[in-house]
Amino acid sequence: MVADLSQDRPRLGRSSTAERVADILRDRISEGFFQPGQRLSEEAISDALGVSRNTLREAFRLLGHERLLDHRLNRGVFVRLPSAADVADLYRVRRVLEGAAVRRAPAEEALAVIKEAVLDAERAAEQDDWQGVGTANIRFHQALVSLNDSPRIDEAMRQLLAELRLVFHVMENPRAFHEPFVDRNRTLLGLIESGRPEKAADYLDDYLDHAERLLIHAYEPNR
Amino acid sequence: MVADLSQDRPRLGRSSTAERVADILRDRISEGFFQPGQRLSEEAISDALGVSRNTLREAFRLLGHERLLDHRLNRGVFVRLPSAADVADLYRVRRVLEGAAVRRAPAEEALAVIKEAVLDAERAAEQDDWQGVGTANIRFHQALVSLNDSPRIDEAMRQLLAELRLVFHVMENPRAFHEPFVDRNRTLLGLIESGRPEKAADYLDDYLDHAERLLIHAYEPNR
DNA sequence: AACGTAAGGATCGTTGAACAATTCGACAAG
DNA sequence: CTTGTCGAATTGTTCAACGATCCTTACGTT
Repeated sequence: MVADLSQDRPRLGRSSTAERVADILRDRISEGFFQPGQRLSEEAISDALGVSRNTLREAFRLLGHERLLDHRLNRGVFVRLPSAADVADLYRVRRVLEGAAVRRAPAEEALAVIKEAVLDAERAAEQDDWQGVGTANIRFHQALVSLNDSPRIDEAMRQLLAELRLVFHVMENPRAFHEPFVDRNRTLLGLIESGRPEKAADYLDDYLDHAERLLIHAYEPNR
Repeated sequence: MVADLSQDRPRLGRSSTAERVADILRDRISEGFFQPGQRLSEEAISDALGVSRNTLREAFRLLGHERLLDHRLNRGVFVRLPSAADVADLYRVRRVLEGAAVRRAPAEEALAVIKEAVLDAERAAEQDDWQGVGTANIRFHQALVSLNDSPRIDEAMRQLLAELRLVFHVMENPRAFHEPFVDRNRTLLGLIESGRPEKAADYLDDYLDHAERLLIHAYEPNR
């Protein structure tokens, strides 16, 4: 009867001020409060959050490793501003991770999460809630990748999508970008469900090619 | 003529005590000087290296994110000791990354690096240098994955292999593990060169299945 | 006008010390 | 043998300080 408790072990290790600070900053960055390219002052933020500079620096390191922050020696940390080459690389990784996902026989349970994400996107689109479409779309691809059934790949995808969100924040027209993909997600889901992995993989490649071209085109970081 | 200089840019950001400390520790861990499961005392190491505890902690954070160290709250950092589930996951990721690699039309230049790694492994095997075979084998797979042509995937593979090395350090007989793969690498290279990606992919899957089974079997971490 | 130099201020990098919080082992009590 | 209690050891976090580095501005040179 004590055996099942071991599953709760990870929850024990939680907290630590530095990690909580990192969580806060990660949220702020992903919601666009801190914009790409902006510098984050150690003094200002440590004062505002009421933590010491040392603790804040530990948080910075964490986010730097997630590629959300850019740490330049003696100049401070900046919210990362991905280059066009970064966008291209992100899509190369997506092709690998998502491509491998659709080729696998999907577990029933994982499929349900994907369906839910498709529905959410369609509902949000009907109400012109393009922010909502964006997050549902992200959930869709996260769930897609989870077909690989690998915690490490899930984690990598999480980071990748967080980085992509940085790109979206520099774009002006999210609707034009997200709109075409509501239907595509539905189609891709159908191909997966019907058990035609190669067809799904081909469709996905085209999907990602299209998205990447659209994104690179709409994206001209001011460097 | 100034254009090519942009490639040297990363070298500018170099240094920072914390990163150099992380480099040292990473080397020590990968060579087995610090063994998996071992606790790393903040005081002892900061004294030995002549840096402050704060700086050392920043280094710890870096390596923790690379999954080489395990940071347990209020108990210190430990050299990571991967579980059997970790090994399984690592091989799931390998199947995805290496599988995608062999399906791509290989660039001539990248192929050369792979060939070199195969030759090095064969040379080392002839001299019964099984440590050498191990590192050549790692170089082989790193080069294989580089066919994906993605810096992020290269980086992920680097981390993955560093983590795998932790597993090797808990094994007793590296020769039995590495020996069969010298020939397999040669065969896989042949399949890639002859332009039969699907055949190569199948062979690779079998390759990785075999390696994983062998590893899990020889691996019983004392937990 | 373009460039090199110098001075000053701001911010980061790193240190050392300090104290609270937590863990762990030992020992006593039940 | 289990359960409390205590104390040593170690980590978590803060704070203040100083040198190093970078950025800006100003000034002088060519």
